[in-house]
Amino acid sequence: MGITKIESYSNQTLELATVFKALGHPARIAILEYLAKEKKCICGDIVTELPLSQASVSRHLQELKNIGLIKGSVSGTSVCYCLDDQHLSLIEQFTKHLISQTPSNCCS
Amino acid sequence: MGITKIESYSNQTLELATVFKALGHPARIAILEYLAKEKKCICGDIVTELPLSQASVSRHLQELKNIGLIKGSVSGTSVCYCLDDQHLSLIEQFTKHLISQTPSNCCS
DNA sequence: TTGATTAATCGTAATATTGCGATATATAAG
DNA sequence: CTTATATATCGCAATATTACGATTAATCAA
Repeated sequence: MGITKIESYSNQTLELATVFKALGHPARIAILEYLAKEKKCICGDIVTELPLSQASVSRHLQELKNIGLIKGSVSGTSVCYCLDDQHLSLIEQFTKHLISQTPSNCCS
Repeated sequence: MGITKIESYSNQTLELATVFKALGHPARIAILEYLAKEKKCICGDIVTELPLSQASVSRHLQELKNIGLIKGSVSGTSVCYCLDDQHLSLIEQFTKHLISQTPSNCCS
């Protein structure tokens, strides 16, 4: 890459971009969809569910966790993951805002 | 990268990931925020607004346009861009769904 | 036609992401 | 202690993204 001038953007812009970026991979979307489907917290079943190695799944899980899209708690030898909506309302509000500001008869 | 097994994911998952990915960069978020702020369609002012070269801005604009987050129309020597909410409701629904499925007392 | 303006594209270099096997860590069972 | 199970991390290789200067293409004005 060149140099991303992070300091030039507002914190809100950076936070949004970070969360969106974390959502920008099909494996991570699939993980979130799976966690949404299984009401109870599921752990290593995700590895079985996805077409990826255990190592790769673990990396995706860590990424989602670091950003605050999922939570994980250890119980015995396994780890229980579930959704964490910490940043989701931010995204919902952002998209809502964009939709409300979209002109209907412009650049058509 | 290794090999992303695109064919293993559903079309919906892939579409979501693609749109999120396009939103996963502060420059592109800033572009969308700017277009939301300026009701009228603005063109190369975006270059002035962002801490990036004209070439880089153009690339970001193309990316947003390809995915359907903005529209652009040529008028004279300049190009007029504006928001296109084609995929935004998909994102809003997805995040809404995740929020509704997030357990409140899990992995805490 | 010539020159100015605007935006897209090319080519290249720097950096980030992704995936996997191998390994490390941690808990539980025997 | 030893073994089995579950998960995280390391190290590497392959690939993707990003940025920029330079160039191209297109339109407008004179």
